[in-house]
Amino acid sequence: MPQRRSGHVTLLDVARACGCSVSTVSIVLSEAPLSQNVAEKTRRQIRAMAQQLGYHPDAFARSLRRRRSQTIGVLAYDLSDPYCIPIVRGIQVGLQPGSYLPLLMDAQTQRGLFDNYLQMILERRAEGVIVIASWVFDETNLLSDVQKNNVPIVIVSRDLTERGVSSILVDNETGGALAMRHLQELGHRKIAVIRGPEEMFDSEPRWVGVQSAAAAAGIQFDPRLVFQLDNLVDPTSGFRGGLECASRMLASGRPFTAVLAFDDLTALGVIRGLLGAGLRVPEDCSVLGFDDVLPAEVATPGITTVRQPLREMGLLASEWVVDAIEARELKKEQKPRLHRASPELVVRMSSTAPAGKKKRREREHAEVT
Amino acid sequence: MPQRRSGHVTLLDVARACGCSVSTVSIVLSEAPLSQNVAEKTRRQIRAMAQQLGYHPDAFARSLRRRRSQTIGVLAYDLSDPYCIPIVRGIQVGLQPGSYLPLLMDAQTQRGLFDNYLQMILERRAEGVIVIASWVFDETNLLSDVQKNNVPIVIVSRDLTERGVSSILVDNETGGALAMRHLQELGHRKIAVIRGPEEMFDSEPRWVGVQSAAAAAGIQFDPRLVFQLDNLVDPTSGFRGGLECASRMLASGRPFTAVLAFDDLTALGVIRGLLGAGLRVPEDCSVLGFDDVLPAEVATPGITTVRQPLREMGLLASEWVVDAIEARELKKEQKPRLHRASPELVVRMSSTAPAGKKKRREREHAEVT
DNA sequence: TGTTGACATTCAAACGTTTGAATAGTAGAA
DNA sequence: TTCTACTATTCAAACGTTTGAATGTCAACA
Repeated sequence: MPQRRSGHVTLLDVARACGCSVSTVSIVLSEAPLSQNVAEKTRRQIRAMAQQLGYHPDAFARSLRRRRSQTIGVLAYDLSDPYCIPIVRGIQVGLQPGSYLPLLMDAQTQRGLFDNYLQMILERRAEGVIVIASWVFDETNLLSDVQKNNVPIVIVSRDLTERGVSSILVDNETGGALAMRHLQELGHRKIAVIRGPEEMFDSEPRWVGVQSAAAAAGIQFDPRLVFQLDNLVDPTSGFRGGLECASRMLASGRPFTAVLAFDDLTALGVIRGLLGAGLRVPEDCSVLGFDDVLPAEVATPGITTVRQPLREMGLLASEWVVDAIEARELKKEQKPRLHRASPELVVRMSSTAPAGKKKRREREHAEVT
Repeated sequence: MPQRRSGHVTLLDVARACGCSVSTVSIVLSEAPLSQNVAEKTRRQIRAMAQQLGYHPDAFARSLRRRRSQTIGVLAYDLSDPYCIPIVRGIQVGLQPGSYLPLLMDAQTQRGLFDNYLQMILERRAEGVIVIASWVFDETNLLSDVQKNNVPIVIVSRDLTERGVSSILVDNETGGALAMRHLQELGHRKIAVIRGPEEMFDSEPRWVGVQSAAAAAGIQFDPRLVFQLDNLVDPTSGFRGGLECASRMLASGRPFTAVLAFDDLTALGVIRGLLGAGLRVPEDCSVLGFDDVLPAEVATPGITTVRQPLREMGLLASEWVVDAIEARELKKEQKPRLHRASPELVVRMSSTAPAGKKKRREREHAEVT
């Protein structure tokens, strides 16, 4: 039994047990080029002994010496938002072959945590950083600290190219237009809209897309049927916001046959609100979401939504960040890249053609009940 | 501008810029006890210079020297399962004050990945490990490698105390009984059941609880209305399984007024199936879930479910693992602990009293339509 | 016998930090 | 003066690896 100073088995332990030097053991176990010179017998012995003792190389010592951490920091604004999960999954899948380890951190929608974790990512010498952004994330901090340390960044869900950061996000404008056009093609003309919170970067372009598609179809929005969500504090606040907007819509007394919600959780809230008032979805009112997250898929009716290719976006982010690391190694200057992922309309059960005036009267009746 | 060998600013850089030794800088910046002896002026100068140069201590060097990684490995079987998220959140919250960093890994329901990540956790010298278990996780490997290295483990969602591992899980038997009793109190007597997959550890005790509560109420299950899910490959397979079971239920032609599903995703699948056949939930058929995950909360009707206090379980796991680390430090022997968390019935909208025979005829009519 | 080369192994320095021990410098007390 | 005590700072070793250079061994060739 080797004498262990720390709790872990080290190269020295293995070396002593084999009667050879630390160097030899290191060379064999890390399969360095020199290991071809080591006698087959020795190699086998060393490997067997390492296995037997339960040796695991110390990543700290190794990284310190090699000056490579083999780590990519992944900083998500809130892991409890189902939106983040497919992105994270894509990143993991993309990082696997390159043998980079994702260092996954969850800022829990708290700006303070976000900054702390960013520090930690730097301290752990991540070779690159991927940020899944939302309003929580403060660009000034990011730029000053991470870029000062010459660590490549890719940001997902926000365009920060003008600040020199490679960015991947869905084409919100096209997405908004896609949703609007779907409703228009179904024959809806009286449409309520729930815009995203002011501080979310997606809100504005999505609204622009909706408006331009509406204009192209000659549809005008009733300003009393255009709502805006409050700032989000957690993933369920979108749901609560949608629920509240639904009741305000109904209370307004204005006619509408469809609701264009900011995202899927909002749409689910709207549906709860409408159903609670006795309306049927989609027969009395169509409801559209955005993103295509898990709850939208498994709810019934399934939410018709504009899908973001989240997994693919994460995959791309991981590829970009690895590229950037390699480029830095070769001292190549790289300029920030931008990818606008194409959204895709996913038609499920929450949208259908409007029922016409006859139905609307029924709805007004139901409201009273 | 200091000469940097690696891309990062080191203590040496700061020391040179301040005209003092590396030791002094280290002492000041890490706020070691000795720093009280350092002149206020020097301290200020060093701190300012560190800030200006963007110095971040190298976690590798520090951990190597201090022989503490300040890291807890957290290995989740699948982060895309909404079940994992609150647990992870609880762990994070619990770890924060102790300044441990969770090293979060996602096994993506792949046993190979699970083992790889476990190796990595050991290589990164995590001081403790929390495993969020499912069938993916293979105990033999876990025990041999992690325990050999004397790293404390806590496992969530499975009882492994008899193997010497502290375990935290919900009291499945009570939970199952809770669900059953709720249906019984509502007046249901013809109940379909969907049991969990064979390889899931929760399935059996949950079923035992259901059966004993049913027996106590004098309710017998129609064997043709007892189903079993196939093995899960991803979080949506529960949904698909529920959907399929629903159609088999209806096809069986046997009467039932309620469905006891294995978990929430299964329940959502059942609802989709029933609604698709023209039944109404809960008017024609009540549906119960288990776990209380996000999609169950935001779907309409909201799923009546047996809530697992996931966040609290994660919190407790983090406390236990930190305890165990401290105990190990003091050479105190610790025996494995067990906590059975109390489940809680959450009544939402998917359950109500059965409609009686009149309604059942309607249902049979709807089936034909 | 000496030189060459291939093979098998080891030396020793380095990565960036921490920290017990050592070194100066200063001031008050004996 | 000398001793003690304190303040302010530095030395140097260590953490566990990796790796370029060095060492030693052996056989074969000139």
